Amino acid sequence: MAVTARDVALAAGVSQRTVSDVVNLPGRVGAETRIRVQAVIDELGYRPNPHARSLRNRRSGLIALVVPQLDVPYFSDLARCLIPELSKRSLTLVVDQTNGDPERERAVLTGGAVSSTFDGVLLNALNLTAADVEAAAATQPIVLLGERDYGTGADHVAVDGTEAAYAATRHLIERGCTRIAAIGRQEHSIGTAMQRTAGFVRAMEESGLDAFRYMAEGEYDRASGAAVMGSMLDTTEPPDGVFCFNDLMALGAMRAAWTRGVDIPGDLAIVGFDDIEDGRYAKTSLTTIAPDKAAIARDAVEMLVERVAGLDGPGRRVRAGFELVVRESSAL
Amino acid sequence: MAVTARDVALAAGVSQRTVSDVVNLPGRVGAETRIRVQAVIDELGYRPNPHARSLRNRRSGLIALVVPQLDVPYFSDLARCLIPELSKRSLTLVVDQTNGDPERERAVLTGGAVSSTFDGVLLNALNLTAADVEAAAATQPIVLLGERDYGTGADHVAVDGTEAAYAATRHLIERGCTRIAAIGRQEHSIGTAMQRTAGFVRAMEESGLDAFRYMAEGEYDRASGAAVMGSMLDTTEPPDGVFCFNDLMALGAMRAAWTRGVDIPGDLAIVGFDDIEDGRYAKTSLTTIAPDKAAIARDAVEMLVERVAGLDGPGRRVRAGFELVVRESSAL
DNA sequence: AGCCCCTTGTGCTACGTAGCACAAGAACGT
DNA sequence: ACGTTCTTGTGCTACGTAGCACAAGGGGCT
Repeated sequence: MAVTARDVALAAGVSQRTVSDVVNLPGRVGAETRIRVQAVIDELGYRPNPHARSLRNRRSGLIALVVPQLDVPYFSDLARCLIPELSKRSLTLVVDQTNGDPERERAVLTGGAVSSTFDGVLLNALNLTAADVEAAAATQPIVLLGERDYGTGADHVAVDGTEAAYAATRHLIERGCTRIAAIGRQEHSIGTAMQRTAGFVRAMEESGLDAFRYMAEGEYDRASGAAVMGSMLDTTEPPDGVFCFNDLMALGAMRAAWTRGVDIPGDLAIVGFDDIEDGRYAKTSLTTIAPDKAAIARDAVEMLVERVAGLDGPGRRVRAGFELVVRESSAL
Repeated sequence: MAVTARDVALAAGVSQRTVSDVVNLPGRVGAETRIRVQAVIDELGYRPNPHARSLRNRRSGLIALVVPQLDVPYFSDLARCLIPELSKRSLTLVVDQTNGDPERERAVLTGGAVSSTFDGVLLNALNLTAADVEAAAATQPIVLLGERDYGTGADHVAVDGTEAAYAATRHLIERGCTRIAAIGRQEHSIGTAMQRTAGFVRAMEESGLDAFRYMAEGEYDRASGAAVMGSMLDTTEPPDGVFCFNDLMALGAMRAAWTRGVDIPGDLAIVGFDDIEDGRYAKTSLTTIAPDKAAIARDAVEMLVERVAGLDGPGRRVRAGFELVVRESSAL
């Protein structure tokens, strides 16, 4: 079977303890012994058993990023930003996909094969209740991502979705749009959708525009954006601007416009949210809200590492920055 | 600290062994005892420690998917296909991103925090040598993905890149294109790029066309596709068709065409590779080679599970299917 | 000379789990 | 009545590691 520290010790004529020291505290071992033991380690191909190590250390060096879907570019962008932050601290990122299944999201937190396998969890949950999260945060290090409001139990990093949505909508208004649609509301959402809806409504009502005339629900993927936009464009008085609550829906909406010969931004200005790469390479590049993903990653990792180190105390909330990036889809 | 099986045993007035049985072999325990112990488990919130469990079982229930980049849609598509296949077998997928860093790819295999943390590894490596892989496959269960040719040491699932590229090129030729470009060759590649180049060249030469006139290197992302296509279009006799070795480059190429007022498919027909969702929602939907990702996932998991179960023997090679999906970017 | 400290090495144990080997009692057949 | 088998439960140990507590030896200082 696998080579153990004991095998090395036997072969090198030292104690197992010394082998462990050579691996973990080389400074503690005399030069001559260290070199001899190291030679045996290399020769036998000894690798410390990670399971035993984790059991002993109560630490695995693994951090999990739990997201509903991996094929949402926003999440893979986030993962890319997180990796260097974690590497700096000798931690490894692994990604776990829940498909938005609340069952599975809960399983990640309460136990299953996953929970304490990891030193900490970065969680972007869609369908958990505040109580679920609260309970989990008491048990293990967790940092929440995304604009959901979970109460105060756990650390939390997110952009201010209301402010961001307000900025996006203001941009369409200042550009001269008057019949402005919003796609992405979700009836029972208490999170992302709710905040973005609120920001949109505030901007619209401030300017005396009807916020609800062109407001539609949406599923946050391309197909949904295309379908919703399509049916809006097929009405007698279609909108002349649309704020899609994420870039994927915006790309779907663009596709719907193109297939109907609607000019962007001439007939219809579009603003998205997330700043994914696709948006920059669309036929008409996409105006969007760009959350500061690097800052989100940095702050989330910092807070999580503190929790892993044993920090106790109430949940903290960090607001990440964002920026309105104006591109062709809303140019004048 | 955390509740252990011993705590439960004490509280329930049974042995630790019986607690273990209630959790793992409920049938072995009498109904009355089982219910009583289960009640104590629920009350105390006992969760088996995964590290101890892994150490004891020599199994963690975790399978790693190792990819160069997560924000390449092909990989996230693949991950999505893998998850249900693994769930069926009570395995959990975690994704590890290497950034194509050979150092890190090797670390995943030879040890580090990662290696035997996982029961098995699905590896899509860019920069490992055949020797690296050969050595790793001898040590732990591995299935390789992607069209690289690593020798015969490990199991391997991939589409026949040469055949697929041949089909894509034939399609452009039959459509009537005569000045056909290929983007994505890589000088020193022994994998994906080489196979796709070979298929392209075969199709071109069969038809007496110059395969190398419009052949260019490329980085497999949108930026590279846009840059390369752009400079081709700026020549006096630009190509009238292009086969991009993946969809991302094809989307970049489209963007380059649009910004120059080149009509797709009128002036330029485009074919990509991977069938990512972006391609279906582009202004001009993208013709592409669609690898049978579900089959790849199914076969890869099946082979890996056999290896985890202890199957020994030489590496096997499975060819996955593919399909040419004709969309607007090459329509007549 | 006597003392202390620093360096280098070791035996032993705990981390929390799963399962071998076994025992006591019940159920069953002859 | 007796042996056999089945059910239900238990004590003990190993998985492979890290670190506490300690010991032996050598050097420097007063």
